Amino acid sequence: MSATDVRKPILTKQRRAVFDVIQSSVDHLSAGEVFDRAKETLPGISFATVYNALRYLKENGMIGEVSLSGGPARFDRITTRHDHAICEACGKLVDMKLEIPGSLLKSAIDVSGFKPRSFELTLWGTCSQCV
Amino acid sequence: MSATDVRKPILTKQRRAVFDVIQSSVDHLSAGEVFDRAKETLPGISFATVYNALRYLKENGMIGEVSLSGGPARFDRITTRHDHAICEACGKLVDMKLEIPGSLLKSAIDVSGFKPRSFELTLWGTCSQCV
DNA sequence: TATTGATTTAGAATTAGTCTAATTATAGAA
DNA sequence: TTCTATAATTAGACTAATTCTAAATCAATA
Ligand SMILES: [Mn+2]
Ligand SMILES: [Mn+2]
Ligand SMILES: [Zn+2]
Ligand SMILES: [Zn+2]
Repeated sequence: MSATDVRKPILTKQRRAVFDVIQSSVDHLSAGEVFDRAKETLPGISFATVYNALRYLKENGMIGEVSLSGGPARFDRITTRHDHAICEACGKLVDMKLEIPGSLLKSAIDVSGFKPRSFELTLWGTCSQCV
Repeated sequence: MSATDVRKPILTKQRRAVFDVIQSSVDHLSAGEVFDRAKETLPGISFATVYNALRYLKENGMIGEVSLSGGPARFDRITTRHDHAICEACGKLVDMKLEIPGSLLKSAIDVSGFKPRSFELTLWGTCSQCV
């Protein structure tokens, strides 16, 4: 995918089902959870297709992915820049939309020498239910 | 581990070897890489022991762990708060010590309602070698 | 030295994710 | 519409990462 690539993603009924599952959940679902829910509308869908669809949708910017230690990747209905808080006791993942100061981002770019694509602040701690 | 737990970690020779491997590398090594290097000083060490040691050292705050999508967990010799930049082309992981404004952290705590333990800014993009 | 609990070990098991090859669906050409 | 080419889907094998199990070993101390 180059920066000039403007092809519209092809949504087969399987990809649509996977996309709908992710869009309709507030949670950040794992591939297995997506598979279980996609089967409700498309009983014949295969595990491989769910993985294929997740990769395709991600490559086309239609879903996000968040990886956390000690568990499978989770997929995100929100594709705009945002942040996460992770409860180390129960695994809860909370979305946050923080205002990251431009000076902080600039500092990260300067220090790393990277061309930035995205950035995120992650907070690890304990959620209110787990105190 | 409670907040009042002050037991000193027990370092067997296997745990010491694993710890030394991580301390002596600037890179963020995977468990497999740690295993290979630990075998150089302790040829009989087992894979299970490396994993056990990594968990133990992490639980005792002697090493850090960073998980990234599409690859094994990587271990970090730096245990003080710091940030990472990840090259999406070659996988390079760069340490950064950024000054996160207190107001940003406060905002994250307020929005999430979490009791914070740690936090990190992650920058995804392209490193200078990969332009 | 004997006891005992912790640690290590080899290898089996599990989990997450990818790959393969055959089948099916779809879009465009004839 | 029918044919053909290409892409997508499928089942299941495969791989990689990590955890588990149970026996053996080690280390502290009674
Ligand atoms: Mn999110
Ligand atoms: Mn680091
Ligand atoms: Zn929690
Ligand atoms: Zn790179």
